[in-house]
Amino acid sequence: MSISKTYNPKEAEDKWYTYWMEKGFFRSIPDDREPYTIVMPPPNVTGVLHMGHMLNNTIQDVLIRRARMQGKNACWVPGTDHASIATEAKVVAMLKEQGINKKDLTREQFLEHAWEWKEKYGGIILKQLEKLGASCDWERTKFTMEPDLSDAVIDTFIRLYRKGYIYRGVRMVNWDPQGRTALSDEEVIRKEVNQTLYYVRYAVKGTGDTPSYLTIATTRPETIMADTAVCINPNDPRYAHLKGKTALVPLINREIPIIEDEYVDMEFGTGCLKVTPAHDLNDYELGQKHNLEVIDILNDDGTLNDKAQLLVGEDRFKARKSVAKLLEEAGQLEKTEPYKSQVGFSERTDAAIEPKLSMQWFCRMQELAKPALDYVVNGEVKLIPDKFISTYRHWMENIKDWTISRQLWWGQRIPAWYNTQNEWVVAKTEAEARALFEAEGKSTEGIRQEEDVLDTWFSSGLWPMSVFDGTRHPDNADIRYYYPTSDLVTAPEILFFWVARMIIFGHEYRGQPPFKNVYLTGIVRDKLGRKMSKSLGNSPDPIELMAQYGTDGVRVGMLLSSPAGNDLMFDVAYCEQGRNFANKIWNAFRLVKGWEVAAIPASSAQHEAASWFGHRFNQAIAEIEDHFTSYRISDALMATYKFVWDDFCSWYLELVKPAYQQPIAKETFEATKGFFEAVLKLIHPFMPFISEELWHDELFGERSEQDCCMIAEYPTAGVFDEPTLSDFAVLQQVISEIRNLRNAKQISPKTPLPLAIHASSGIDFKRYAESIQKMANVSAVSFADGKQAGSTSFLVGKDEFYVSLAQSIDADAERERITKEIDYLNGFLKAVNAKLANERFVQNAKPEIVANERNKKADAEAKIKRLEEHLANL
RNA sequence: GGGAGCUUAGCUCAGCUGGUUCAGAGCACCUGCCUUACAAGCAGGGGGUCACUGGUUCGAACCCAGUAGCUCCCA
Repeated sequence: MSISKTYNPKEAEDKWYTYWMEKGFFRSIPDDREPYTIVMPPPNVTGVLHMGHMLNNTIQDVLIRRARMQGKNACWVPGTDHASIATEAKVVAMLKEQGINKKDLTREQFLEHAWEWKEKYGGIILKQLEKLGASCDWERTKFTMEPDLSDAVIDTFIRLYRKGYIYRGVRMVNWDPQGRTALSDEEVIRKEVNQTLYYVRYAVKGTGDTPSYLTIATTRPETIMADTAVCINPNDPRYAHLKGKTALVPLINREIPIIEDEYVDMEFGTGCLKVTPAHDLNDYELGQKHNLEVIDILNDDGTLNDKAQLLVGEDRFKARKSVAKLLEEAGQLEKTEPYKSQVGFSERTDAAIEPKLSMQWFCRMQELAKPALDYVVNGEVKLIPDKFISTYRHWMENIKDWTISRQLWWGQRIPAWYNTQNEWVVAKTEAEARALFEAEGKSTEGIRQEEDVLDTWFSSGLWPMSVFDGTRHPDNADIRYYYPTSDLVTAPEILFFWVARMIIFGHEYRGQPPFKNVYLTGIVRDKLGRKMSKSLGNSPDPIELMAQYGTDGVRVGMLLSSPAGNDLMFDVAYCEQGRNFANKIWNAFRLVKGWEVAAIPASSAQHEAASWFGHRFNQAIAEIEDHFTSYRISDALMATYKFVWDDFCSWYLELVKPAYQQPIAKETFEATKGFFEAVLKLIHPFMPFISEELWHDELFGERSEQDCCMIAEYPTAGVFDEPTLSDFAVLQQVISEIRNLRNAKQISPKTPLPLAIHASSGIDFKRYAESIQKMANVSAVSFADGKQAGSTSFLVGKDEFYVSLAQSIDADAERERITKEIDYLNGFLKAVNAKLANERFVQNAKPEIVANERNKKADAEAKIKRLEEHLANL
């Protein structure tokens, strides 16, 4: 081992990751141990590692490593998601660069390119996860579009179809004109957009000779050609005269009815609404109610079609301006005003969503959602933090049918088959489809498969089962052993997209939810609280961060400030803190490694330190355990951090450290090595690399090939003795007081000072005399019974301590200090006395609380008495 | 418009069933130290009207109501 002053993570990282892989430590096969399973939320194949992945996978790795060390059969299944629309968009763009237009390719040719792309780039993110130390069972790596997983998807479609959950119909869907596909509601992101409200005049017919018109406010003038009615509120006196009349659509002069419906908001705009059933969801519903014609004037790509009669072929946004101009020229544009409103955008392509009527496949959700809601409500699936339960409930209780078809090629093609009459059947293969047609007495002529593929979430919903092939072979050893999995770590944004659907599918197939706990991480933001994004350029590259601060440092940095469900205000300062922590451990190790061992007895300080630290260790493990049990991972880390830095380094090691060039007692050395080894195990889940690196140092002797920190037994809390711990806490206070004194009086730490103790608490300070001398640079400890003239004094608990300073003491300053303390205690005493004098308190409060107040009173009084004596002695 | 949540030190956050000296932690800050493990460090220190206003209670950061500000989700 090098004796470099700072820890150098680079070589350790590559070395140990490779070693673990070679030894097969990440591999999991069912056996008779308790399983602990996590399925990784599969990143998109298009993805590159970003800070969100970093956080998410670090948490998973901490959980899985700890479980593994606890002797569980830990299985972390990695994989990637085919991400239909994102990947297809990427491949289309790539082809375009090569001068290839998707339109010129057959489905098969396109898919060939797509697979080629996937093989080339699809594994990047998994490779990056290795840098992070992810201890996944890579032999189990899955991809949502590989044959068996696709098979599971198709089977599920057929299964749900046969059960009546899947249907086909014309509905208003969210249309992405750029991706040219339907999207589910969850894939639409609403944003506030500055728009223009156009006030458009429609001529009214049948008002006699006087030409009359009504004015309608709209943000979408380009859709007027698709209007099939004008609607007014029947209670609106302003428009009573319009009842039963008709209006003319501007520019094209098509006659449309004026209908009445209370749906119309009289306050908004002019109180007149244009009804465009083909291009607005609410208008569509209105149209259904009033039996209106539906005129769809848009092509799939968002350009106007010939039904528009005008501007055919022009893009909707360009057409908006053109129509406005035409209206103006025709004198039918009354005015315009700025207006803010919510507009939907495609999550993947960021194109403005066009509500569009189209034939799609849907999954009926209400019935399926019921058990999935119950699991969460009754706690069989725990959401962490539980504040998400109400959000989940709200969504599940108001769930709508799910649009599952996508007009894309990259994905699982819907197993529906059509004949030339457009009749259809659902079947896995063409042969089965033919048989079904024939059985129904229908023609099989021109049989062809549905062009659409299934929504990606349909396949990721099966993920916790399909990775174990659990839908196709529900009794296979893997699924029986690993399902339900233990913990799922994911982001709240996809609670519905993904988590809910996994629970739904899990219940459907196995009557059991797919996991027991769902740990919801926050969003990684920059320190100003902004979401990290490419356009802002505020997202650091995790790979570079790891190179700079070391993987362990970055892992610690990520976790330090990320309680579950809270957004993380990321700042590289946290990584720096993580790096410094690694360095601290490194240097503690250098200290121990440098010791020369001799056959000498342990000193008193060494003896007391080892005794205390053993108890403290057990206490710390219990604390950390408690944090982990409640999934307070950042707290578990902080407890570990403080335990290692403060208790181990600042107290234990300083106490046992031999004087310069002096040897250490073998007994103490061995104890220290044991503690150090346990510390390495404790930090391993958080800091896998440095712990493994040090584990193999020759200090610990020969290790067998299999003897790694990674698979060592995680420490468990033994009993700890409270009195030992509380006595030591007093000792620590005494030492701090003396150091403080020195600091306040500007006395060099090198100047030894004598200490006299007047103990009345019963603590045996003789035991600690040497420890105090060593830690506070005290020349001699004596025991007295009060009155140490010429000394400065302080109290710790009931015990009095006198330090005789080399310089003469400043009596006035001492008097002031002590008086201040007495004043404080008197104030405190007053409050306590007030409580005790209050009859209702004594009567109502719990007896132990009252007793406690009496103790506080007695303590304060005793302290005051002693301080007054000190004052008198000055 | 409907739903959920947040507001505690300069920053990021803890604070379980109201009851010790309960106002905490880490970082940052200030002071003094190159003490031969570590200046990526050591020792010490300062810092908050617990958003605001009322209420309940013997007692409120904690429970209730209202106000203000912020965030997220759904429409």
